[in-house]
This record gives sequence, structure tokens and C-alpha cells, in this order.
Amino acid sequence: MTGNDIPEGYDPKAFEPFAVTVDLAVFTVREAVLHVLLIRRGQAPYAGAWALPGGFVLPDESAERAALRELAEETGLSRERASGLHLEQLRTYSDPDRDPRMRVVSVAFAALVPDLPEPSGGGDAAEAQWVALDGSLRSPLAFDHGRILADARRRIGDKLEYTSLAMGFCPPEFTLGELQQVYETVWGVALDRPNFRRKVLATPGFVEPVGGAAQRRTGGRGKPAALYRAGRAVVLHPPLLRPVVDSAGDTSGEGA
Amino acid sequence: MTGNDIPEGYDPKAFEPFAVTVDLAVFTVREAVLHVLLIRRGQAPYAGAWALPGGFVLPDESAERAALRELAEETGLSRERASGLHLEQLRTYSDPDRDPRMRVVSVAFAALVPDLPEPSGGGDAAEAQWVALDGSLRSPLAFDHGRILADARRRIGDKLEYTSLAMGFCPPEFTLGELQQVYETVWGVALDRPNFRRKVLATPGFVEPVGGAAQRRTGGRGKPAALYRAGRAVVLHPPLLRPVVDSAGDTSGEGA
DNA sequence: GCCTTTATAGTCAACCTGACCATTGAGGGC
DNA sequence: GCCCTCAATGGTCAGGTTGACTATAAAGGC
Repeated sequence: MTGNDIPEGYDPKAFEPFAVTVDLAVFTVREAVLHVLLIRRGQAPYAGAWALPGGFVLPDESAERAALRELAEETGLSRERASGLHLEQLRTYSDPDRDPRMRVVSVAFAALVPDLPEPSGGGDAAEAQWVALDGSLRSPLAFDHGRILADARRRIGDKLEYTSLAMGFCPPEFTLGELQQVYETVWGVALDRPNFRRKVLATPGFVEPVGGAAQRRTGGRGKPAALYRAGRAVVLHPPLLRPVVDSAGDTSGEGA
Repeated sequence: MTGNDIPEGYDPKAFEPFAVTVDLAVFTVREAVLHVLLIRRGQAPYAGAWALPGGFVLPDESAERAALRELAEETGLSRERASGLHLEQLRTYSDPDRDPRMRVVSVAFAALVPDLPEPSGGGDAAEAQWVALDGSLRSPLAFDHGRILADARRRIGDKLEYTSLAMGFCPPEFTLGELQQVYETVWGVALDRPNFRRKVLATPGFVEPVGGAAQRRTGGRGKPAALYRAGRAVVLHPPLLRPVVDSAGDTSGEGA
């Protein structure tokens, strides 16, 4: 804030008090399908509908801290483990009537987790479930969560192009095949394997080969693949652009 | 929000009421220098310091609407004219102690305006001034506005690469030289003119030549330049990447 | 062993980029 | 009017990158 609209130490009557919450779009890639963590609502409004996990921002925490807390709760991970995950603010949703009960402003976050062995939450948040985003989800989400989810998904897809975000879906050590799988899943396109490999290896700081003689073979069927770790680069120069979808005769781009 | 933390229609004791404000980073390019609209604070805290314009979100409006209202007030433009400007949400700042007086959560926006003939506001917000971002601004901004401004500036620079954002700084009809000036000013680098021209004209939907026989000559010294209008494209494919700064031996990227 | 599968190496043409050089068409000075 | 300067515009060219493809290597299944 700043406004010179309100003179001294804020007259409490001069503004409406809002409830501030965080909503999380937590993604993972599982068996080549993008999944998001959703909870089934128990009570009205939108009883029975899927919703994004979230909760109130507490008096002494920032939205980022609240999001991290919720992420740990919802995934069943410890605070330390959760803080290693990729978590970024998406945007804030503030339509006056987005919640029928009262005025709620929500700061939305997007989070990426590797495919965890554990189903999801182990204790409190037993409601949380991974839901596949392959078109099988028919019912609309509660509140404006459908829009938030769509925005989050678009953002993730965009950021794969020019950041090392994709490795947020991967375990600490991974093969280039796994990394490529992430790109193909999120973008919904097939990529040429030799070209993907060349591009990734040619981008400085993107990945670095794991030392030792560690190769992966156990489960895999084909030739064992070399393991890589995330490099130091956060932004990719040059970016790894997704193939042009070229949706028939429309030379323009889409929404901002 | 969504949390199943709070049972029925929200117990008012269960959450802290926050004040919600918007803060605006309004940019323009003036004489090849990036400028931002700032106000001088009259009262404590931070009396005498520069601050971003902004104000409270009113009970019946969204943050976007509040930002548009403030933008119109601060620039002295009508609501209609202001709504033609580029205005986008940046992110939300919510540190518990970002405002010493009380808990204020602020949704920050970035706005772009062409170089207006009018100095800035004509009526109420006579305090607002365009301040050059050429390093001459010494004193730190009030609150966390210095950080907001830095974030906004970085975002603008980044989005110039892959969107048609730059034209938000240009009048409805402009020359390619003017457009290039925007890029050079925001990025702080010199670009090769023929190459810039080739790239812009080769990107579908970026710009379209203005009809008629309108050319610009009056003020200019050299050969008159052709006029262009913004094309339909919002995102650029492929992007117009800025030259690699290559800050000595650091192959990695910088912060997210 | 032979087949299937996946990783990895390499090739080649089309395209794009950055660095330049050349020409055009105004205005200014005299 | 003549020459000079300035900025716009039109080309060229080598090097790098991309996309499409072919070939080889190294596992596991049978």
C-alpha cells in the first residue's frame, strides 16, 4: 500500500477488512500424466466438489509461509522436505463474489513435486488426492479454482520453456529420458529424443552428469541411461521452445 | 480460499482481517530513459520518501478494478483511456511487517503508458511525478516499494522478449525506430537496426503497416520512417531474445 | 541367440542470427 | 541549388541452431 488517501495510522473504518487465504495448485507427473492435488469438499458451498487445497494466512506469516505450511500439511512431507520443493506465487484472485460467504482474497501458488512413493497426505489431510489432468475430470472445481488451476497449468507450461522448472518434477538424480517425459507430459506433445538430448546438453548449467559409475538399468528395458543432476542455471539461455502448435490459420498468439 | 480448516460460513475469530491494497509501478519511456510514476509521501512513516502510487481495495471491487481506478486517478486519464493501457498483476506482497502501522497485504501491478504530453496528474494527485530510472534516484523507496519496483522492472524486461508488451509504451502509430528505442531503453543495450527491423517484420502478427500514404517526416532529421500499428499477436513466436549480457564466466542464469 | 527396447552418436538441409555494407530520401548550411 | 549529415531501409554472408532422420550400442525377455 501507500495511498495518501488514508491520513494517519489508518482509520479502521476507512477500509474493508478482508480474509486472506492461499490456494495451492500442486502438480506432479505420474505415469506420463500430469496430476494435481485436490481435496473433496465436505460442506457447502460446493459440497462434494473438488477444490484446491489451501487455507487462511495466519496473523504472523506471509502468504509464502502459509503456502509452504499448507504444502507440507497437504503432501504429508516435513517442513524441511517441503521447502525443497518448487513453490511459486501465481497471482491473486480477488473478485468480490468469488466466495459466496464473505469477502476472501486468495493468493494462489503453484507447486511441483516429484512422483512421491507416498500416495499423498498420511495424517490430517487424508482427503487430498492426486487427480489426473487427462480430461477425465468432468465436474467443475469449487469457487474459481477451475480458473486458478488453468492459469497454473499454463504458467507451468510456459516456464518450462525458459527455466529449469522441469526438474522440479524429477528426483535428485534422473535420466534425460525422464526429463523429456516431463516436457512431453506437461506440453502434451512428443519430442524427438536425440534433439532433446542435444539441446539439453548444449544449454550451459542446465544439467550436469552425475559422477561415479552410476547408471540406471534395474527396471528399464533398454540400454541403461546416464544419470544427471540439476545444474546451477535457473533460467535457460537460449530457451527450450515448445513446438509450434499451429492451430490452423491463426498467426497470432493467444491471451497474455 | 477453500480450506476445510474453517467449518461453516467462516467464524470471524478464526482468521485475522487484513487490509488489502494495490500498489502500481507505472512506467513510461521518455527521451530514451525509463521513468516510473512516484509520489512523495507527506506523513509518517517514510515521510518525504518516494513511494509507488496505490490505495485500498474497496469493498465491492477486485484488485484489478482498484488498480485501474488508481491508474486513472494518478495519471489524470479518464477511466476509458486508462483502460486502454497495459495493466497487469505482478504479484502480492504480504510480509507481516511490511507496513509498521498494521497488517497490509498489497497486490502489486505494473502498468505501461506512452509518453504522455501531460506531465502526469492534472487534479487530485498533483503529487505524482515521473522519476527517471537512470541511477539518479538515490533515496530508497518507502515500505517494500523498492523491491516491488525492481520486480516490476525485471518482469517488464523479461516480457518484452516474448510478448508484444513493448507497444504499450508506444502511441497507436509508431515507427520501428521508436519501437526499437523502447527495447533499447528497457534492456539498456544497443540493438542493430537492420536486424531488429528484420526480426520484427518477420514475426507474424507483431506489427502491421499503417495504410494510406502516412509517413513521418516533420521533426525527424533523416529519411522519413514508415508507420506501423500493433498487430494481433500478444505472444511472440519465436521470441525476440535480448543479447546475452555474458557477465564474465558465469554460465548459469540468475534468480527465478 | 534373436528380438525388442531405449540410449546415444551422427548427418544434413533449412532457418535464424549477428555483423556488416550499400542505398535512399529528408533536412541543414552555405 | 549543391553538398553533407542523418536515419531508414535493403542486402549479403558466415556461423550457429533446429528439425528430420539414420545408425549404432547395450540391456532384458524369451
